[in-house]
Amino acid sequence: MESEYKPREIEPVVQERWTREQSFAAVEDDSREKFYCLSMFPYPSGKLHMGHVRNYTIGDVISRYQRMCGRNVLQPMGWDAFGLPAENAAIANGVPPAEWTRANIDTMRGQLQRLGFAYDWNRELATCDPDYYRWEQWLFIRLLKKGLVYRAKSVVNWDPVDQTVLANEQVVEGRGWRSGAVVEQREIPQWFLRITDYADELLADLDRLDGWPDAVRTMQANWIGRSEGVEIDFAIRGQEAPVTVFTTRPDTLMGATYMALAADHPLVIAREAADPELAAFCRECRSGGTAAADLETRDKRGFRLDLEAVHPLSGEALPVYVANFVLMGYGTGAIMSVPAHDQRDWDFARAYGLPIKPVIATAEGVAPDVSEEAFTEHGSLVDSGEFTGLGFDEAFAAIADRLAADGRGRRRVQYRLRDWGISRQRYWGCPIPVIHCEACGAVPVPEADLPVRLPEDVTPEGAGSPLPGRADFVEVACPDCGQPARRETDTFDTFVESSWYFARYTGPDNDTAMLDQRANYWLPVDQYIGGVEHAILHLLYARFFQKLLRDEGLSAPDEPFARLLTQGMVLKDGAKMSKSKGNTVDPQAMIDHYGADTVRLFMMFAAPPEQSLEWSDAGVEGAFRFLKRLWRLVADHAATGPAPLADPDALDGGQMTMRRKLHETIAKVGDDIGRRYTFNTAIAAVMELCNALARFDDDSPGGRAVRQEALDAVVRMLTPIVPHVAEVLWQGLGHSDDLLDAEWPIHDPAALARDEVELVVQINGKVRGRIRVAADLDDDAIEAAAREEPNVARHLADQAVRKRIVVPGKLLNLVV
RNA sequence: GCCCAGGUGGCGAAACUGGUAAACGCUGCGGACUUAAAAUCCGCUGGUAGCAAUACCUUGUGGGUUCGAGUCCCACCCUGGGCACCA
Repeated sequence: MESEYKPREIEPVVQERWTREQSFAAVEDDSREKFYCLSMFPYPSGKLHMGHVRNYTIGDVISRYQRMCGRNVLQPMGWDAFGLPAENAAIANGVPPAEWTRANIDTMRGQLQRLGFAYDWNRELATCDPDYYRWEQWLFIRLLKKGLVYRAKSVVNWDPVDQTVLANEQVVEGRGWRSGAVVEQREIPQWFLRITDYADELLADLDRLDGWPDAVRTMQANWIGRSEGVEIDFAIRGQEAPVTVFTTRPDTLMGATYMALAADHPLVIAREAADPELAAFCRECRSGGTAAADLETRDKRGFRLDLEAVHPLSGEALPVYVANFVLMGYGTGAIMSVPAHDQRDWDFARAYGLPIKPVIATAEGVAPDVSEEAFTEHGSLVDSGEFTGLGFDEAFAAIADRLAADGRGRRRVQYRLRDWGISRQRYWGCPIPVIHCEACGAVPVPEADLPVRLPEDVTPEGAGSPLPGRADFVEVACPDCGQPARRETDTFDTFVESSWYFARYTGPDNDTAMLDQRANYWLPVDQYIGGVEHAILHLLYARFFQKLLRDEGLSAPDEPFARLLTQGMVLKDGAKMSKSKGNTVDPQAMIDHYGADTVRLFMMFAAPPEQSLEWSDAGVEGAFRFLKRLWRLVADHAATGPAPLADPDALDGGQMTMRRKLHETIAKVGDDIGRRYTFNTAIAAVMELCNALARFDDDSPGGRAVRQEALDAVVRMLTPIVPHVAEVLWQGLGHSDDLLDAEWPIHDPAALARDEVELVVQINGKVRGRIRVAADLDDDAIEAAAREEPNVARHLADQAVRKRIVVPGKLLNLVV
């Protein structure tokens, strides 16, 4: 083999072989155990960034490792191709989103191929393809007919100057990003999916997702936010209908001192017209964006209504406020306020001079001091009439029962999770397959007419979606009555496409069905890899869709992703790499300079996959150096001709030590890659082994046999990470079989045996010496050996040992 | 504001189940090779004191549990991610 490592020469040759031999085309085979490894598909934004390289390298390492373990691996790739950036690019450059997107896909596909990822390109898909999105439209219609889809009004960010709906991202400090106008909240009719019908199952199944990080499961559980509480009706003086509130703390009901309504509560809207001051306050509540982070960090403000609510138990009159922190979208849009036992209510009561009445006692059984803050813990009731003295659970039950008996309340399970609004007033998305007819209402497009194709010869210019202006798209006949009707011009949230693509990869070429038998073979995904930023929304929606597919009889599993790895961000100078910060490193330049293997190696070595990764040019250089050293190690060994086979029973001491190091490394690397996914420590272990091999200058037949065994293992252990150079080294070591299917090395337990171990000796927990002793020595003998160590003896002096702790094979601690 | 992570040398990190803190790599310094440079190879590299043996200090801050804490508990500080129309 060549004496010098030349990645630019070897990588194209190796890749050419993979392409020629279709090395990564996955074929269903019931006789083999399958492994479906999926990385989150990219949005085709232009070119690959380092975050992509990291994500896809992790997925590729796992895929190639699983293949060497004998699994039938599927690793597909595609494009999350609809979305806002394509429209922005169109506005900026005058290029149709379809054209821009497809050009980006071509660029990025080439980059992925240059990185040598083991994808089955035959299964590539793009969500902007009618062949893909027609099945999304098809499923939507099924769900519509099943009652899982409904239409309702909800709020959007409205730019009053540009006369268009804005994404949260397009609202900057409450103003439209282009016009600078103060954004208003506006209600418009939209389509919703009943994800809340699945809330309980989505929550319960989290317990079974033991291949998912706990942090993600916790975040999802909190997002779903199941809470048990009571709905309470408060009569309003002079009004026919009561106002209903929801509370998880009915035990504090006797401490309620006022009521607060959302600005969009029907009772408020009804009074707005006659009260200009109220109207002004409500307008203020509705100004600015709809994002929760904005709404919840505003100053808490209120407006007193000339209404009185009647306390359902005491009959007391309570003042009623409109408050900017009560949101119509959560619960009932009205709350009872108990300032003594809720901090937000306390803050508001303080600001508006409202009474604060404690009704829950502290652990000492006395009324809490609420002069500085609310007392929010559970406790027994005080000053609560017939309920005084009850604990939280009894009080909850007694008050709920009492309200129910009076017809003024009922127990209810409430979710923080809201139904999923899937309508977007945008052009570059999947058309919602509905036709609006004056006579027949919203009529689903007949299956035979699918797909509803998005016109692609369109260049948005800024103010709103061009679709409503396209007569050839909008003007259609009603499928039911045949009269002139209007096609729906909203498109789906792009999260809809990314909620089922994992399933479509199993049969992307099927033009007669959404999914087929192949889905049964491959699903669920065995390993999913993607950024933490998707921990809640995308992953929750995908879980929801898998349950929808299951209930449609299209795919059996309850959950889409058996195992999940959430990859950390790629940083430069401590900040996320981004164009706006100007701290990006172009992967392409790195690949051109060092080759794909070096970039892959650095990515996997610099940090464990779940942590953020600090980019370092010097670190890349170091990775390149390691590959050069490895190359030389193999080349020097190969130059001495074929090596004999190692005979473990005929090795001398040095050879046995070298071989033990090898098998310790094999054991560690297998565990690190296969179980822990700590690729960084796996690489560190291989580096250590290579350092030991470089120092191992034994050219006897036994020594050469051990070195051959070690290098064979090193190359195989590095194959998932640096597959190109590994393939050439494998040949250099005299192998002619396909490394892609070479067996993952297994350690020989016999090689690990030691007859001597080093123990740390501590006195009172401080390290005072080290001793080498026979591995099977008993505790008394260990202590005796330790006492002979001069430094240990000095610290021990003549003090009596009170306690002796022995950790086998590791440590002896003497307590004096 | 709410939910979830993270914080260890000059830097990226390691320490997996409470048991040797800093493996591996980078940087820096010293040396070898070279006419020279690059490349490569060898050595040193947490702090303080000491010729050394060694001692003391050190895992964001302050407390606690333990023979023993980076790891467990309590309180706090800082950084990052998400918050439903960015993907």
